[in-house]
Amino acid sequence: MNSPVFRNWQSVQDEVLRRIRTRVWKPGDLIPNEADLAEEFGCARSTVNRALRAVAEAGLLDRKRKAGTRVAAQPVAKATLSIAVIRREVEERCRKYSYQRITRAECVPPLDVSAAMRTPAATTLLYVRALHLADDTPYALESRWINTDVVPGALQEPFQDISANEWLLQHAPYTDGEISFSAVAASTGDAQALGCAEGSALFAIDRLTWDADRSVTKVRLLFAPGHQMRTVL
Amino acid sequence: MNSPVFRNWQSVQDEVLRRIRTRVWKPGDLIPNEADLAEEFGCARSTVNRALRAVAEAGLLDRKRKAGTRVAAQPVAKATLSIAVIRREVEERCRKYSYQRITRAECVPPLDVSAAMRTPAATTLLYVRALHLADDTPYALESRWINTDVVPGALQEPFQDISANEWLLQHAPYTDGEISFSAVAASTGDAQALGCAEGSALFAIDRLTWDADRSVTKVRLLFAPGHQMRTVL
DNA sequence: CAGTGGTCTAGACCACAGG
DNA sequence: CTGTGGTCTAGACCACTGG
Repeated sequence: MNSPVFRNWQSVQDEVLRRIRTRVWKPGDLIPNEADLAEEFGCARSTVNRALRAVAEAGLLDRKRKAGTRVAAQPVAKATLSIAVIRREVEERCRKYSYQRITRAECVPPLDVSAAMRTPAATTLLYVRALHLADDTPYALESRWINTDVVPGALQEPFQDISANEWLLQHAPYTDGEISFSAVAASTGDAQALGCAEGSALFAIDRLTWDADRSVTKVRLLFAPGHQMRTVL
Repeated sequence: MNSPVFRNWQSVQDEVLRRIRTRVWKPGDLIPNEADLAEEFGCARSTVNRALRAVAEAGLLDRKRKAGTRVAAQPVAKATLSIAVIRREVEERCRKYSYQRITRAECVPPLDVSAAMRTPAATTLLYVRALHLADDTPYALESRWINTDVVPGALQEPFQDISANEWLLQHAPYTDGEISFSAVAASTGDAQALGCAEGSALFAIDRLTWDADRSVTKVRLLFAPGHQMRTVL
């Protein structure tokens, strides 16, 4: 064959991907170790390491010390969804963003909420319900519980003009979070707020964030019918 | 303060994350450059680089040559969803996996499908519809179009015992792919296959994969009501 | 035990983009 | 033009783990 020059980790990565795709290295195969590849490619081992690490992170290689590097038999596709502030999400689609607060109340949450947030059952939390609009049509309905022990500043904030979505990003740091995606049928109230039929299939994002071991906020975002989240593989 | 030792990139990363969380470095702030941080932390610049690169990939830092590194004002959360073969997904939840083919046909697809796959309108594709079960209850309904020009081997495969989901991973390499998540109402046929009420809110994954500029397959997975995809932030 | 990947270092050059 | 991050190198040591 020819002897192309691999001078940077991206070109090494491309070559590795090519060999996987074209089955030069078949699923399950053990591939040469880093030192041998470095010699073959005419570059330093750390360059090969960088390339292989990137491919492994993409799920196409399985690496183990001593055992070596294998082509993943059943690659696990990693779809990375970018979850921006809703305002930005709307504006990036070149639509006009607006916001309407629906409800703000300090009250004791349902048991499932206090359980998920690990707050004592009788603890009062701040509840905010609001609508995000794109070009003046409903885009997403936000229903949020805020732990005011952790974010006391939220008690002074009416959330009339700025969404809790944005306010919390600026004022409430968190260390961990869980997020889940699902499909739910619109309740009567959801349907009314979003201007859709009751029972419509809605895309839902549930997020629960923690600051160390204390819950910060729990939110459900319900998107108007037809909403999609897209990404490339 | 004290002068802790930062000997590896993970500990540097932890320190960086701590400074962001505790607002030592506030959103929008310019942080010191790599060389200065390396000196402060008592490690090599490449170690700092590795740490900052990781934090930037997580969306908490914005880096630009010459402009320096800034704390992201509105961090874009990156949720990475792992999409495994359905068999594995079921088995990892410790449930028994089984599979039933519903339909297999060679036919001309609807216009939206041929348009999305960029095949000539009259081209015949292979259609496979099948049900994935967990503990003998419907788990996901797979409806798939396969471009047999690109994957001729699929014509010899009945997909009676092995799902197209798995077969294609072994036999059809791809270079690119798009994936989208949405919520849809169950059609009559969907509801019958999944054993749920018509109009139920179903979580849907649509995937379209390409080998260079030729489409390989287009698939819609409809999950039984209540399905969630979860991940950590 | 020994081979593999994981990482660190010091130094170097370069590409990019702000001023 | 110049400061910044991006990357490469050669060499080294180490942690893990398979045999």
